Amino acid sequence: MLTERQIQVLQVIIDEFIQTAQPIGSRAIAKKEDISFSPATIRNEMADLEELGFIEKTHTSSGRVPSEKGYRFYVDNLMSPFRLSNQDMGMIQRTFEREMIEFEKVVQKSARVLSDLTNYTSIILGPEVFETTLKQIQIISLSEHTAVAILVTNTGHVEHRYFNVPTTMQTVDLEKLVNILNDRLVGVPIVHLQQKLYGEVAQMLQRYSSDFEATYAYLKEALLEKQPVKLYMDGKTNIMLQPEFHDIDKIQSLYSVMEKEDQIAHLLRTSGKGIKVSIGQENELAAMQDCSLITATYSLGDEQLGTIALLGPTRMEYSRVVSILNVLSSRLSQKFNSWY
Amino acid sequence: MLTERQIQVLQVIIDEFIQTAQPIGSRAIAKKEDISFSPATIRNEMADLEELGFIEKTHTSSGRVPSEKGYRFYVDNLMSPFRLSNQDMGMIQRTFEREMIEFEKVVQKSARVLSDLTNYTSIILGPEVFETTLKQIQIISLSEHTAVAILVTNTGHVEHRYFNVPTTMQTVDLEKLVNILNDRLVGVPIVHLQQKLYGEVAQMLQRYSSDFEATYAYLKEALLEKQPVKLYMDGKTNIMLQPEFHDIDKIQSLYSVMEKEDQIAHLLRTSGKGIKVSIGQENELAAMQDCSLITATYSLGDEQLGTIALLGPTRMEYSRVVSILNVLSSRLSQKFNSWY
DNA sequence: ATTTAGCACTCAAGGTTTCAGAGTGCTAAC
DNA sequence: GTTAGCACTCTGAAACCTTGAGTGCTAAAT
Repeated sequence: MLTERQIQVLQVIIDEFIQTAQPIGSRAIAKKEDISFSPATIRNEMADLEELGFIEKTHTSSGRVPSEKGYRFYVDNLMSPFRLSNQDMGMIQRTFEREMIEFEKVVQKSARVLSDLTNYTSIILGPEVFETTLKQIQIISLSEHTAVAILVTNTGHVEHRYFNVPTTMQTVDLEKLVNILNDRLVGVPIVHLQQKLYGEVAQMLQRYSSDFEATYAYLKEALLEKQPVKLYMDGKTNIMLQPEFHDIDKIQSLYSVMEKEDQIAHLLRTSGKGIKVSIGQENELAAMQDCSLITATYSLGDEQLGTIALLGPTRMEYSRVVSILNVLSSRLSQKFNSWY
Repeated sequence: MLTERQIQVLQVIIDEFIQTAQPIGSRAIAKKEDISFSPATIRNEMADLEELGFIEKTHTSSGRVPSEKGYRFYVDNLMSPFRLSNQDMGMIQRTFEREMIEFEKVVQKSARVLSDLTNYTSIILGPEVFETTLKQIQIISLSEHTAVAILVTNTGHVEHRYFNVPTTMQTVDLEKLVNILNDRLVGVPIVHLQQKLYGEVAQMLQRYSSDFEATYAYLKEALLEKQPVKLYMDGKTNIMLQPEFHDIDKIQSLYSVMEKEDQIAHLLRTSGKGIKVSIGQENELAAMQDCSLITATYSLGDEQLGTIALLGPTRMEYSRVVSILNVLSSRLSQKFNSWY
């Protein structure tokens, strides 16, 4: 649908604009090596490209700037696989070669390297292992009427929840409760914990004292409390380096949306497998509609664990960013696969 | 050293400037209710105040603006105790009346209410209880060569650390190790943990197999790893609402410094007891020298637990902020005293 | 039938000028 | 000591040029 030459012109405009953030004129394009037409010819092509919606003018007599449709075409059809520099690969390499046995650290460092390499803002949705099962539950009484339950999963994840305990509940009874829970719940997939808590175990505990029941009620509530999603961001200030964000209002609204972690988490969680690019208006969140968001997923075997993403201006180094995300997501997958 | 009338004029200038962020002229001052002199007289007084360094002009024929010295004088001598509105008190009240048994939540909500009430950025340094003792230690083996140690303190704080284990180490031995550690370490103040780990216990364990020693070495390392300070911030975007920060560069440098949590934590930790106001250049961190930082401490009995702070422009509503911090720090202290 | 040179036209950005308004400092009168 | 009056200063906005980059169109060249 586009002629070879139109594509060539579009490519130059996009490549150049990504570098300079300045509108590109016909003369500038004509000077490019692999372009062998006069500015006038290029102007004709540009007029067509504009009519088709791939490029825009910032004002009547300005050079051209890629439109979102233009970027979309670029990402879908024109993007050449980017060969990362040795330096970039080295930085990623070094992130993973240090012995780390905590996923938090791995993810944090990944976020850091992502934002350092790209000068955009990196966002990582921490791993959610759906096959996770409960490995052990432990209850420690803190005061007369409070206690803390500690859960350890087979993936080594540790969580704790505070809950109330009737003052009449004895420490021995608490231990008994723990034993029962361990008996019944160890090995249960976390996703099934809820039904287990309400079914079998609840029934069984009714045989004991009312204190048992009350304690169990508190505990159940604490355990079911939705655990906050783990979102790791880095390079938040990088956005301000971009010339298109030299405007306080844009920054303000963008920062506000970044504080809404649950929205971001939802966005990343529903991003689907593999690399996905959302350009400008394609983004659901209004505050992000001047940005592009590129997401990639990492996984354990076949199961998708989490998402890594980069947020930057629509004028983004798409091909480089995609390469980086590709490399990093597979490195992350490797790491997790080596553990579980 | 300042005459009554000079003080009056200074007060009006500061009060007015805090509200409007605009330079104040002699005419505007003369119009104020409790001022009964002509603009000309006021101009004379202002010339004196300027010579003394309490106020400044933004240009030759502009109105006056308070200098940092002026704010300092205001904070030290002029500030009247601010009576918080019922609405404000209500918001604070509501923050604390909900039943909460996790200090994280309490602190998070406090940070939120602080920034909501003031439209500045709130920073809270989480409680560090120095009398904290170890209540229980638990080790759970995760794989052939890794395990996680879970520490619970008498204050109900839970931490966990991952560490390596020699593959030849048996699970039974691990349990033995846990028993020994619990025997020796329970009740030990966290601050003395380090010496205990190196002294007594280390010696004792030498009697056992080399696996024991190796495991212990890994564990020790993991336990001593400095736990990151807990810093809670809220209302980071509020800064952008202030007209004096309608400048990207300032915001950028301020945000960058806010990301350096250890520096901020150090700043707050060394802020000393009670309310402290640092105005502009008085701040150590260069990026904060357009800001004022007001800190207050909360405590458990006599012992200082942590710090709450507000960061805003030097043109800050000092008296209101001080009142809010006063109320909130005592409410926080109350809460913690009711627990421990 | 393309491609290109030429040319008139447009617009943004930056510099100058002008003007009004707010505010000052000084002087002289009260 | 206080105040009215006045000349002076400076900012900020508006109006106006000027320049340069870039366009679209037309007509000639290929």
